[in-house]
Amino acid sequence: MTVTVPPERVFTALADGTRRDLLVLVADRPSSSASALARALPVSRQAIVKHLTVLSDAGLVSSEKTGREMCFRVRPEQLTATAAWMNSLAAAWDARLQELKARAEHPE
Amino acid sequence: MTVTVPPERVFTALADGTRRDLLVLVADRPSSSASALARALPVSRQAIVKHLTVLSDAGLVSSEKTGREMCFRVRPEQLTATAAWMNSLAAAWDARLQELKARAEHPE
DNA sequence: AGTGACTGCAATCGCGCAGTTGCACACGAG
DNA sequence: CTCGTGTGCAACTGCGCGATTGCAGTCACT
Repeated sequence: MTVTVPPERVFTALADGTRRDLLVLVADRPSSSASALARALPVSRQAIVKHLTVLSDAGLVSSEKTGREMCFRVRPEQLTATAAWMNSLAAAWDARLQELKARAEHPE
Repeated sequence: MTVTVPPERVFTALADGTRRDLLVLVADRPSSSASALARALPVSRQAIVKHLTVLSDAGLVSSEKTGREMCFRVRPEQLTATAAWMNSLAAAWDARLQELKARAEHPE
């Protein structure tokens, strides 16, 4: 079930300020429609929809159709997955740096 | 020591593809100059410099002047710091979701 | 049935950013 | 000293993206 989204998607989604605000807003009020979110933010509804599409592609929110409305909910899993990816990358870099440092101090 | 850089900086830095490539390149070859990196990537030196500035603002690389050249090195700490930030945010959202779910099933 | 509200698609505009080019300066090597 | 190489600053361009507007479709509610 763990839909592995490329981390770049998550970064691009999280890079935009309006998207981060939107994400917090969705986290506060789950199952909120696009129009409802548009009323809470100083942007048009279409802008909200576009941002929600990006967030959905990044796996950060999930959309669910209840009746006539599209309800959105936050999805923390992708956040933790990307965090784990970052941690492993940082660990790899750190290991390489340590190795270089050791080699510099004790050359062969 | 933990230079707390706003997470948005890190996200914007990591969102660009060229910047990610550059980051990997710097991680591979520590203490590499801007011109050396420009030769390894299909972009001009100035573009590299701009990207390195962004990465430096995000705390992902550190610059050090050795003689005439500016040498760059990766800096994994900021990566782990941002990962921790993401984890805490995900935990907060998850807690809220759990609470809502519990309230829905056992409505007081 | 008719009205109001929410949605989706398409065209358009404006701005910010990636990337380039050119030039002046600094420093190391010959 | 001179030449080559690396750097920094500034202006310019092209394009992608955020945002808006307009229109048509659909569903709930009275």
